[in-house]
This record gives sequence, C-alpha cells and structure tokens, in this order.
Amino acid sequence: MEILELESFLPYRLYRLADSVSREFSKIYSDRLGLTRPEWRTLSGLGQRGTMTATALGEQSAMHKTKVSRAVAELERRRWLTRTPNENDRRVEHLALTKAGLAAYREMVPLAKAFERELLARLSVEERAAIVSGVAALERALEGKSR
Amino acid sequence: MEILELESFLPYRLYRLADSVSREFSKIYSDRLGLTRPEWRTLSGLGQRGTMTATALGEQSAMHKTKVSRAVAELERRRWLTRTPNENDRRVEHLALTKAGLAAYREMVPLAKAFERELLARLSVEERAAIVSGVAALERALEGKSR
DNA sequence: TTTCAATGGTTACAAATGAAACCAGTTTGG
DNA sequence: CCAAACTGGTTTCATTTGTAACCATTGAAA
Repeated sequence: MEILELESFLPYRLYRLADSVSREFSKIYSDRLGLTRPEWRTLSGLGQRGTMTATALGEQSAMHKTKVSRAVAELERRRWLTRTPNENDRRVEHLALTKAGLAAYREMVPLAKAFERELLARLSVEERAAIVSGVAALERALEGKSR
Repeated sequence: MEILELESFLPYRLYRLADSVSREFSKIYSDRLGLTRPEWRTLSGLGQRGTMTATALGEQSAMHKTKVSRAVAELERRRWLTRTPNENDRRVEHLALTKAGLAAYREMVPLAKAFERELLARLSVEERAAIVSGVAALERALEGKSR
C-alpha cells in the first residue's frame, strides 16, 4: 500500500518549522510587551513605513482585515497609535504610531534582529544561503496562485 | 532610526510561506473529506504507522494533546478509527484506522503527493535542493531548543 | 440625480485553539 | 502497604480565529 511519510512531507515540515520559529520568536513580543502576533505585525508595519491604512497593513503583513481591525483597535486602546481620517475618502483612516508606540517599536527592532541573527548563526554559510534562496524561490512560485 | 523590514524578516517569511502552502493544501482534505488539519494529521499518522497511541501521534505530528484528543474523537465519531485499550497499562489506548478510515487515507495519499510534486515542479533543480536542505538545516538547528 | 456595485473597515457568530484543571491509572519512595 | 508524584488522556474555560453579514462612503452607470 502506498503511504505518505508525514515527516518528509514538505507542507508539513514547512508548517512545523514556521510554527516552531514563530512560537519561539513570539515569546519576545508577548512576554515583553504583551502583544499578540497580529499586534506585533501591526506595530512592525507602522514602525517600518510610518503611516499606513488598514488595508495596506493587511497587504504588507499578510493579515486578514478582521485581524488588522482588532490589532489596530488594541494598539489604539494602548495609545500606541492614532487614526487620522482621510480628507478625500472618509472611509479610509491613516494609522501612525504615537511616541509610546514608537518607543515599543524601537525596543523590539534590535531584539527581532538579534533573534534572526542567532537563528541563522546556527547554520553554516551554505545552509544559510540554502534556506534564504529556497524560501525566496517558493515565495515566487506561489505568487498569484495562492492567497 | 533603525527599522526592521518585515518582508525580509525570516520568521515572518517562513510563517507566511507555510501558511500559504498549508492553506492551499488544506483545500484538498477539507473540501474533499471535510477534515480539519489535526484530523488530517491524525489520519495521516495512523495510515502511515498502522497503530499508535494518542501520545505517539502528538509527537509524530507535532500536535498538542488536546488537539489529538479532539481529532481522535471526531475520527472515531465517523467510524474512521477504533480504540483498543492497552492490556498492561489501562491509561493507554491503541488507535487504528478502520476500513473506512483506511479508504479515506488511500484516497488522500496520491493527492498529497501530487500536491507536493506540483509545488516543487515550479522550482528549478537548484531551488528544490535549496529549499529541502535549508528546511532540513533549520530543523536540525531547532532540535531540542524549541518545543 | 438616482441607483447599484465596489471598497474600507467593523461586528456578530461559530468554530478552533491553548492553558490549566481534571480523572483515571501507575510508579516510586518511605 | 500507602502516600505522593507522574503519566495518558479528556474536559472546561477563556481567547483567537475566519466567515459572513454589515455600515458607511464612494464611483460608475443610466
């Protein structure tokens, strides 16, 4: 009978790997700042780009709009971001970090970079190149088709 | 000010990629058999190994024991698996697929393999080698440390 | 204009999840 | 023996998630 070896099945391995990395990383923003993943991504997107609409945030960070909506609401509650209505189109709001939000972002950036660095430091030069280019290749392969 | 580029941040890319692949693949077992991911993994684990305990299932397929418990309950409800109490240790149950469960498994295996094949077919030989060895390298790097 | 489809964003509801408490049963150390 | 401490597995409860319905506004078409 034909069997499937789960441990070698790429979708499974990929998911498991991502999950485990993400879980590890989440300790940083969760333990430290009490953020959820959508909240962290929102903080990160706004920190990086300055000002964005909720839709743009969702596109940049691959989040469903309800996730964005809730994350934004929570960060607003903490007074880490503010909304500014768009003059021309009153459906749209521009989101930006406050001083406090920016401070949190600034605290996170070096931690995130260190995390990534340390993760990659456990690999050899070739392995690092392999994972980076392999991921990039799969990303390209999925463009359009998925999502 | 130091910023973090989310789109290049490995944990994010990995998660996004895995999520997208997994979502795509889930259509197969979800649309076709109405299974959730934990259920699919349970089916797959038992199909592959024949008989397992819930704990073993959780280890093999990286699932929390509550997920396993619920997935097993659902597959049992469908009469796709049966439980047999362990003689020596009455806390333990051995799980195995029924005829119907096996039939579902047999239906899934070629689909899963085709999915993986088609995904990899979009990559060049080098890219395929890169993703496979990169993932393997990261898996090794995480052994022990995480989870 | 008025209507109708589309868009930005929020909300309501149901399902999936994780943490912790729990219930057997089992082992270990006095 | 007997009382912890432990283990396999389930259940409860609070939180997170996704889908779909929704509201307000805008743009396009008639």
